[in-house]
Amino acid sequence: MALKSANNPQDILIESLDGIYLVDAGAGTGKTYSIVRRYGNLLDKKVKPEEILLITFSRNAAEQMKDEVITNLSGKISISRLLEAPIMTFHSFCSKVIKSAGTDSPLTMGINENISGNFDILEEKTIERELFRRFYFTFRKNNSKGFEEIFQSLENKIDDVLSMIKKLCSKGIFPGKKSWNESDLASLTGNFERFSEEFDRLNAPKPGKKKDVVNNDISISFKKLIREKLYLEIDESKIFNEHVLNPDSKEYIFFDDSQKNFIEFFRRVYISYIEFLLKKNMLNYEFLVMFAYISILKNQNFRKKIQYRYVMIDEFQDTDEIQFKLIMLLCKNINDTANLCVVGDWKQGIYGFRNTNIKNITDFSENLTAYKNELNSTEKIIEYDVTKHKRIIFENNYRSSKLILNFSKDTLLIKATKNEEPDSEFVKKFFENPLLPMRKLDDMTEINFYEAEDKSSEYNLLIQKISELVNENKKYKIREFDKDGNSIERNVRYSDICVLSRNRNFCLEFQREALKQDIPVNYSGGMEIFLSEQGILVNAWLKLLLNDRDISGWLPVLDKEGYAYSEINKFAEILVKESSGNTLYNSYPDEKLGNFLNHLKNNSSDIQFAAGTVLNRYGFDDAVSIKITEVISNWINSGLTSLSDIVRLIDNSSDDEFSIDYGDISDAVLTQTIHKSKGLEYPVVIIANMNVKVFPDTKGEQGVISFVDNAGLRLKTQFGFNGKYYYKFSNWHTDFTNAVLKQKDYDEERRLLYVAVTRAKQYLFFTSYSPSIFFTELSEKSGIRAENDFSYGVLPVKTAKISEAISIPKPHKKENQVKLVSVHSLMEKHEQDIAESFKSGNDFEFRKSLGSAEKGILIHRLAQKLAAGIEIESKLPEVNKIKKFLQGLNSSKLMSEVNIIYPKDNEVIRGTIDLLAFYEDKIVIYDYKTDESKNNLPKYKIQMNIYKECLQQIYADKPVECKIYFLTLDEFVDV
DNA sequence: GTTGGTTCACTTTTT
DNA sequence: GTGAACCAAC
Repeated sequence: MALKSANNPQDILIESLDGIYLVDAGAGTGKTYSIVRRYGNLLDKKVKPEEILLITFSRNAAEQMKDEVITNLSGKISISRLLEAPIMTFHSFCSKVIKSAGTDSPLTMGINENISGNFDILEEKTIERELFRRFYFTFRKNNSKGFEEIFQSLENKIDDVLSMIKKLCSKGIFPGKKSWNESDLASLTGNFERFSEEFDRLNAPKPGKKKDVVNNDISISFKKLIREKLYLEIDESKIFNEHVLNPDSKEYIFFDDSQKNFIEFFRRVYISYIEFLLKKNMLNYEFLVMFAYISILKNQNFRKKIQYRYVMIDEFQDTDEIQFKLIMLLCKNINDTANLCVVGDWKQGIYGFRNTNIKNITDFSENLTAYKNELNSTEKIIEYDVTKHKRIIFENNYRSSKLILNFSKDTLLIKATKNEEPDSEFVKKFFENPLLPMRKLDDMTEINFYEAEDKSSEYNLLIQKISELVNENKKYKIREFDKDGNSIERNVRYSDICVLSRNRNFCLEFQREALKQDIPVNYSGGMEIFLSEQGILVNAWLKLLLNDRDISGWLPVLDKEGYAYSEINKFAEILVKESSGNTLYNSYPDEKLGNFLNHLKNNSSDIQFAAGTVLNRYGFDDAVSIKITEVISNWINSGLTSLSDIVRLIDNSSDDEFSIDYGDISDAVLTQTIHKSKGLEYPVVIIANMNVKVFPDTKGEQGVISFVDNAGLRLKTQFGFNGKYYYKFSNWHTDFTNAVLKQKDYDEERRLLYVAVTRAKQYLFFTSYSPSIFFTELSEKSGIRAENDFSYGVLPVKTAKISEAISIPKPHKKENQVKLVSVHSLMEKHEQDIAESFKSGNDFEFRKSLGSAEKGILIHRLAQKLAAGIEIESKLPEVNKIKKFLQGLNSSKLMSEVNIIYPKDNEVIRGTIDLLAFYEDKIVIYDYKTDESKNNLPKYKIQMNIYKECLQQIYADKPVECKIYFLTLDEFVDV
């Protein structure tokens, strides 16, 4: 460890106890160590442990911090007092706050509902989504008046509504019972002034162009939007002025009449959801922080009581806006100042998607002032002075070699796309010098780049490189340091190596490939457990338990049993025939499987038993299987007790990930995502999968609701009538406003790269098969050329049969399974051909005709009721036509909305037939269409022929006819 | 050089 | 559904 000196920033921090401090603690600079020593110094100064609040973000970090404090400081004060000291996570602190004084805090929002002391926290995403869905359907029923168009525009994007609620909450925007508060409403509405400034800046002609008036980027992107999307009521002549944009169109673009109603709608969903959860005695993590914040803010007595003399916050780059404000409320005013110490590293802020904000650190000073003003707007709540604070920078790095530290600075300064430039001024301002290496590793360090030919050779390359590292003991050595800085050298072990990737799938696939070649690899991180073989089989059997004629249950089961495709097909056909009403086949396809199903049925009330028995049957007992049973029993404990609940939940959450440690080989390479690796360190780091479209990730924002700074809260879609059809159009106000105000930035991708690189102590390698710009830029900037002919003989680990020790998960992608496709998706394939033929004519007409779906769905629903003999009053002319049509049918039997499942080629087709009429000598398929023209007839014929082909096989004894009824035209067409 | 069309690959995780 | 890369056409 470095010598104690007045110049060492660590020592400065440890001695600086009073006042506000922002500690910029880079990677590997001994942050935890310093915090513990500072804590010790406070105890030396006779500060009581209960007067020091120490907050971290994760449970692990909190536990570790408490352990360190107890281990190092128990000489100064009794262990029992340290055990009770407030050293905890942010959320457990909030939970404590609510339990002690926040139970009536909903009242301040106008909600007549207390939080009971023993509330539950919604920990699992899947369960919260399921609850929210249930809430939403009731909400929709009760609030259809005035919001019909919004519900139509949102369609079934229920998850988007939930994530926006959470986003607003973490930004400190809370709903009121009757209205938004003024400043929240302002940020939800947006800021026209700022829009206007940005618009003018972007609309200036590009310098250096030939012509006087030329297209600028913003007009190009507007034109592209118009070309590609379908907009309602947009007057292009108002916006475009030759090639640039008309500056007078700013108001026209920015102000959207429907926005006000949407913001009001959103307040209602938001507050109703809070009420819904409170009634169930539940809180999610966001509402937990919200209520803690509110109860401290609104209750002066309580606030005085809960404030601390000393507050220390770790991992400050992982806080969001509301957490920053809450922290300010927790500091006691002592002699006009607060004793607040926040420690973090903005360069490692990689949780933007979770609404954390690195500006909490980079704009620390401005935020302190702004939040103080905001909190004090009605009464004086923050009394201490926020203008005086010090910034302490930790620059001594106790982890990596000089080579790696110098290299790491480049990661923040490289381009992420061809035409993008990083903000080097910003980086210079907050990260002037590379960290100083405290470890002598210069004789044992290396950075290298490797390029493979394709995906599978990248896996092989990794495996070979790992083999080389472990076996070439002269070339690679690990140097370890003890507490006094003395070092020893030894050979590389598998467990010294970490393979990092931007995404999870690469890690899991790499693990599988490595295990095949007997190279030991463990994985730690999230996994879509219900898409694993284990998950798919459990889901399948549960489906069969619910309904033993369910084809989607039988497919994976028969596949696993080794049935040939043609045999599976045969059975599927039988089920199809049965689904049309006749039971043709009463037994199971396989006696063994039937017996097993009966075994499950005998215990069918016990879902956990069923899941466990299924996993047992196939001999699964690995981490994935354990997680599956754990998750299912969690669901059951949360009140989702029926089999159909569970089956639906698995279907809905198949792409939800659950955290697992996969593989427990003692000496093994670890593979994980970069996010997961934050806070850890390894002698050897291989950053793999540096491929285009993967890292940097270029995926844009998704979701139907957008909330962009200064643009406000807006809906991306708009339901309306274009003179001919009701249709869900894109909202051009939203698209255009966001095109001006929302800039895609890659800073977080660069920080992610920074995190990855700074994990490495001695050896750092990059691999890729389709090099991304990060890969090439880093290689170029560092002057290290990528090798593309690396090879090394793999030496398998002979001591253990690793591939048998743990079962290897099957590929995630369902490509090996029988595909289920809808008739409509088949039609879409043909649409491309039809689109070709429309190209010369009117493409717009073609697209518009696809959009009449809304009305069509309504009519189909009514038609189903009519066929079932239910009387309906309706003003729609189509309904009367259907009535008349049905009366004149004269058939012996009618079936409406007949679901068909039909195996064809390599796919299983699903679809719904509107109406089947049975006659003595024939069967007729009727399909209603609400089009106003017969333009789509070729497409519909494809659909009809599929139905016909399917039906003809089931009823081979009678001819099947097919008729399309164009309701609007009142015309029948034979197919 | 600019523009437009087509193709390609698809997230990260903690409380 | 989306942004970037690539390519062909002016």
